[in-house]
Amino acid sequence: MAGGARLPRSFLARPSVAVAPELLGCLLVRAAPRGRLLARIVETEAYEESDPASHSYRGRTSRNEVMFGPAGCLYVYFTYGMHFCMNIVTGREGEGSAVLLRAAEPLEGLDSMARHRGTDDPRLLCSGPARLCQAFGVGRRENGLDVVRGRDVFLLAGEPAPCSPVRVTSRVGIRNGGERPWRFLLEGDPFVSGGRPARDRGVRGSRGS
DNA sequence: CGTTGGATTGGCT
DNA sequence: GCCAATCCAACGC
Repeated sequence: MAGGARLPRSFLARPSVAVAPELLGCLLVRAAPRGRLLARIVETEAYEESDPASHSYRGRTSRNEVMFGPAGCLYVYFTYGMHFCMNIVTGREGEGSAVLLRAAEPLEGLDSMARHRGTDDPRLLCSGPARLCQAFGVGRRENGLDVVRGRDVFLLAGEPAPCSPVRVTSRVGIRNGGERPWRFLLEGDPFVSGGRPARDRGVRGSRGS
């Protein structure tokens, strides 16, 4: 279970909507004292600066500044008062775009992940953006890490053939999600998150124009 | 300055 | 299905 070469920065320095589906099947790795943590990415979402749902939409702040930096950095944010979520920064430097890692299939270090998560069920270890962060021990300290050159957290190319077809839906927890169907997941994979795609906010009885 | 609600999860009705 | 947990960024006054 080696995995391929590390993903080059050129792969990530493209629009998030192009990178997100291609990250499916790639391996997320974290160096750890006892062995390593490794999981295969099965669900992602793209975020762009032009997108009202993106943290970068309203410009640069101390919270989102990593999103505007070079591609290949880890953007970790804190939300709901208790959870962290991680993104891979994409696009050109100065642009605020990234891909949210939403779910992965745990492959190595399941014992450590289980300790971090407080459960043994492999399907509950990395099947959600906050679960994935918790399993990998990713928090504030990891914000800004370079996954291209770094030795702590990095990405490896996936297996030759991603067997499962890629399914595209609207993103989870986003208003008017149908406008930007930027969630990508491996169809039928048991390790995707349970998040339901966002629906468009509609006025009942209205027919739009 | 006060209020609101979120790129979530887990537990309970 | 509903809601609390629990912080903090964004926005309104």
